[in-house]
Amino acid sequence: MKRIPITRDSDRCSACILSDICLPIGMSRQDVALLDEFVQERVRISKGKVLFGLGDTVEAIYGLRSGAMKTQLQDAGGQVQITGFVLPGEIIGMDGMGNTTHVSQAVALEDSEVCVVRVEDIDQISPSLPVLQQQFRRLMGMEINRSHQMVMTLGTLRSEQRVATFLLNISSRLATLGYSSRNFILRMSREEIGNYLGLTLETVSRLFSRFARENLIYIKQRDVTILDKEALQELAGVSCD
Amino acid sequence: MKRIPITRDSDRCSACILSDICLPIGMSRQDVALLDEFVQERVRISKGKVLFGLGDTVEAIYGLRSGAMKTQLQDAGGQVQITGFVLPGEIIGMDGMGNTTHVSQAVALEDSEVCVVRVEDIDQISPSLPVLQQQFRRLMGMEINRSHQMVMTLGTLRSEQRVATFLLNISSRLATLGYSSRNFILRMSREEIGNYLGLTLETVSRLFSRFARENLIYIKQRDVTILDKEALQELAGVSCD
DNA sequence: CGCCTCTTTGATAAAAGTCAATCAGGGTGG
DNA sequence: CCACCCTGATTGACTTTTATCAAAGAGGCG
Repeated sequence: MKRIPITRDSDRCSACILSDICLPIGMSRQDVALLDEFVQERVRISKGKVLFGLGDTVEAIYGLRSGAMKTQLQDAGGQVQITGFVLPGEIIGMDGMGNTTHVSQAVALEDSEVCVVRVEDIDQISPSLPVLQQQFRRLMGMEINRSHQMVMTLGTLRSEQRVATFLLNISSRLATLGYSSRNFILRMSREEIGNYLGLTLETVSRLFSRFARENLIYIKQRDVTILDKEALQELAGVSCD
Repeated sequence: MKRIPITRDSDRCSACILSDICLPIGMSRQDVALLDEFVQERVRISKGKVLFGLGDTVEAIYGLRSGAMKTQLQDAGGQVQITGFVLPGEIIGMDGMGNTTHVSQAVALEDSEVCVVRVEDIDQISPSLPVLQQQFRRLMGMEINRSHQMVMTLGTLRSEQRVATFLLNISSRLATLGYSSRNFILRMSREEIGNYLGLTLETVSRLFSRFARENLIYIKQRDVTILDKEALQELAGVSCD
C-alpha cells in the first residue's frame, strides 16, 4: 500500500475524467473545485491486498481511481459475505462512518488506486461549504439504496434472476465508465460471485453455462460477451438497476 | 396522517426518554439541546397507512416516537421486499437522502407517531454546527451497516438461522427500549417476517412451531416468549447483532 | 354468531447445495 | 521452451432445503 501525495493539477478532482461519476457527481463546476481541497492523497493497493480491514481505525473514505475492489463483512465464525464489487468512480468506506473502527474490509481484486478523502478534513473544511455536506448525504443515501437493492435481490430473486441481474449490473456500470457494455472481463472468481449473490460457485457456473447454451451470452472463463441483452433483462425480471 | 406542532418543552429531544437511542445517540447534553431546533413537528400515522410512498418528494427524515413501522421497496412488477422493521427510537427515511423522491415506502404496522426532521432545516441550520453534521454521517453509516448485516443474513444463513436471528434481534432491540427481552408481541404477520427474511410464510410458521417443540420459545400467534436464549444464539450461528 | 384473515400443518415438487471427478489456463522452474 | 503444478472452472450424480399447493384450525371483529 503506497501513499502518493497529489500535487499536479491534472490529478485533481476538477480535472478527473471520473468527475461525473465519482464524488463530484451532480455538483457544479465551481463546487467541484472546492472538492480539490479535500483530496490530497492517493493510495496504490496491489491485487489481493486490503485497503482497510476489520478493526482498523476509520480515517477516510476512498474513491476508486483505477482497478477493481470488493468489500466484505466477516462474522465471528469467519464466514464472509461480499457486500459489493467496486468499479472506478465508485466510493469505498462509507459504512465506516457509523463507527470509529471498520467492521468491513476492502480488498483489491486487481492492482488498484484510490483517492483519499480524510474524515477529519471533511469536518474541518466543510462547515463553510454546505454544498459538500449535501453531497456527502447524497452519496451515503445512494449507498443505502444500493444495499437495499441488494437485499431485494437476495430476498426475492431466484438464482437465474440473480445471475442475470449481476451480469446486467456490471455491464451497465462499465458502460457508464465508457467501456463496452457488451464485452468485458470479470475481475472476480465464480466463488466470489456466488458469495455475493448468496449462491454456490457451482450454481453460478452452471447458470453461466446455461445462459451460454441458450445464446444469451458468450462466456469463456472470465471473458463475457452479452449476446441477448433483452432476453437477459426478461429473465432478470425488471430490476436490473 | 395528522401533523402536530411541537411547542411544549416536554416534547423536545432534550427531554425525550428515547434520547439515548434516537437521533441524539452519543451526543452530549448541550449538543442535544441544539437538536431541539430541528424537530418542530410530529406526525401521527394510523395502522396500515403510509408515512411516505414511492415517488413522494423527500422532505425529511423521521424518528419513530411510538408504535411500529416497516420500510419496503417495490419493483416495477409490484414485487415487494421489506427492508426493515422500525421500533421506537429508530430512524426512518435515510435512504431518501440519495434522491429527490422516495424509492421506498414506510408503512405503519400499528398506530404510530414520528418526529419530523426537515431536510431543508438540516441544510440551513447545521453549517454552523459541525457536531450535527457528524451525527448525521454517523446515523447514515449505521444504517448502511444495518443493511449490510441484512445482506449477510440473506446471503449466508439458512432458514432456521435467519428466523432465530430475527427473534434475537427483535428481543435485543426491545431490551434497549426498556421492554422485556424475554416476552413480546410481534407487530408483523408471518408473511411480513417471511418477506423480510427471504422465506415463505409457511417456512417461518414451521420454524416457529419447531422452536416451540424444542422448547426454545413459547409462541402463540404473535405472542412470543424466549425460553432458551443460549440455544437460539447457538442456532443463529454467532451474528445476532 | 358468522365471516374473514392469519396461522398451522401436511403432502409433494422444485430449487439449490454438496460431493466428487475432470478439465482448462497460467505461471514457474528445470 | 516445455512439462508440470496449482488454482479456478465445469459438469455430473445425488441430497437437502425450501417452496408450492391445499386443507383445516384459531382469533378477532362487526
